[in-house]
Amino acid sequence: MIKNDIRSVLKQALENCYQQGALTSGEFPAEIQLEVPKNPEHGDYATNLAMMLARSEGKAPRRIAEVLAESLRADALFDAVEIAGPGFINFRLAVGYWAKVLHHIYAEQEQFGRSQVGAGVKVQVEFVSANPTGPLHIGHGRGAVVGDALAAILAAAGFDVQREYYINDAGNQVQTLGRSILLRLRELQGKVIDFPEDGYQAAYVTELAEGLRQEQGELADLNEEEAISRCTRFGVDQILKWIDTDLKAFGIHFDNWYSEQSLYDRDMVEQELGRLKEKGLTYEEDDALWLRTTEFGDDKNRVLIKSDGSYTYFASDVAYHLEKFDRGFDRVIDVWGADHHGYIPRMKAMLKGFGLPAAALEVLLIQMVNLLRDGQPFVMGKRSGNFITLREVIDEVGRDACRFFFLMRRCDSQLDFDLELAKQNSSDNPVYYVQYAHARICSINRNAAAVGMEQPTLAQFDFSYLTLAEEIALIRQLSRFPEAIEGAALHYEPHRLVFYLQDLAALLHSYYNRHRVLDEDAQVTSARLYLVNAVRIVLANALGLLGVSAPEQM
RNA sequence: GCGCCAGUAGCUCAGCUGGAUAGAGCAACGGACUUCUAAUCCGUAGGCCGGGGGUUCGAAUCCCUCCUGGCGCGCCA
Repeated sequence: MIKNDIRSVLKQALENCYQQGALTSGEFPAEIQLEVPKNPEHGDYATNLAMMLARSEGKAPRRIAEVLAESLRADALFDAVEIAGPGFINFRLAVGYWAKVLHHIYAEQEQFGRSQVGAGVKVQVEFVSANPTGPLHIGHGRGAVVGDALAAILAAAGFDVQREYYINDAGNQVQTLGRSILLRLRELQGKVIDFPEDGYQAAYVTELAEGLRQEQGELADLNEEEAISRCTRFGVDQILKWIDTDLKAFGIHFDNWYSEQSLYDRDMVEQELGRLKEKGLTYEEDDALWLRTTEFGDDKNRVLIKSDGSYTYFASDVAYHLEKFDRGFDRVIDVWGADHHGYIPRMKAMLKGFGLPAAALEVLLIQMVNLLRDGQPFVMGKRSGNFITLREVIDEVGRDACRFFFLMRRCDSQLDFDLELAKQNSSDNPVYYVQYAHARICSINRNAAAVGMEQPTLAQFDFSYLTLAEEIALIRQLSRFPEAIEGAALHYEPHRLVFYLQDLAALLHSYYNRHRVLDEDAQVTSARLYLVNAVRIVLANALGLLGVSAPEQM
């Protein structure tokens, strides 16, 4: 990648300066910072290296920059090396470099943009993990898309990625579901029931009970506890099928579905808690077993086993997470709803107490989604069952728009999701803006083919016909795609790719409006076709990582 | 009361580990379709980056404090 090339050139220049005595401190910054200047007049890349060295060298930044620049100007990588502002060194890449970028894209095709920064690191992304007590709603959708896109981006950056869904199929919530189903079943049988307030009121519970009707005879023979257990199992299985179906409609698949109940079935909770005990991290008090999380940054200690002998939810979660590391993951990423943020300190404390590095667990908090229709908030009540399911939203606005909207914002800021806006086929809708750029290029290709113009090959491509500022700007943006993926991966920020895409699409539309690709001059046409098809490849690659389609025609 | 997240143009939001003149879309206003799809483009206007202090060559970004909004603070899951 170009940034690394520049870095090594800089490092070499610095070494030269030290050897020649032009600079004396002998200091090498841990990482040489390279940035893309906001103002294009400041070149393609810039470094603040001279400013960083100012203190140890005891010289003015601009003088240090001058010394470094002298050594850098000889390098063939650059057309220009300039000193500017308080001591920035600005680089303008040599023209020949841009031709190489295009060749590189053609050589790599759908692989272009991938890197190896994450090579050898095994990472798990756990996301959605919604309780199997009801259909997915809109909030789950955001977490689902963010987790899915992040996993794809991490994989593109070379990480070894696994997508996992944790099924909370043990404990009170699913018991309550089972009880609710049983009650509805009895109601269907004509019995008078007293439905509890903390039961699941929504209509789908009755739907599930309907599904059990054929077995009602059998169920009647069971005692209450066994009947509830049967209802629970049926309900959970059925709801998980719904969830899986909805996720598939959203283009999301998991490598692994991990059952909480299986932790108990395999005595994993007992075993993992035993390991915590051995490390002296637990103590007994008031007939309960506690974990000393306060010693590692939590504000209070946490109960693992209640005084009645049952495990807390935290206990199984501890076991679950410890087992993730047993499974060999170097890094574990959890995608949670922001309302669970209070849970992070105890989880991190537990891992820290266990001797795992703080960075081993990364929790991505997904902020709330405010559903709007024509600018008016859509109020949803959870218990009442008055909510919009994810499926309904996907069916209404479409998978592409839905995914794109969820990815448009940084995930730790709240998101306004306007159903009408997401549906509009207009300039208000950023999804189409990007997709249209792709479709336009495909359209140009069809027109080129219609007049017998062939797609240029590497051998036919003549870079000297690409002389316009807009053309160089496009290639510059293309060259930054690998950096965009790497940044999105290392910072766990899929939205960066959305912004990258919008910038690239904007450059393409602007170019399209100002200049014709299919020109009178065959040579010019050929070179431009080569360029726009490189753009097409990158648009498709980026959209692919986000799980949004790249249509050939709109 | 304590903690987490947020506060940037009228609205919705970017701003990468502190960098050069704070950006984009929408809305507003003015333009561009006999020309590869106008789902597009070009231009104008719009800002004490919530307030106040500090750190330094340099702060929207880091620290302190206050204000506002959202969400959490169970031997619930």
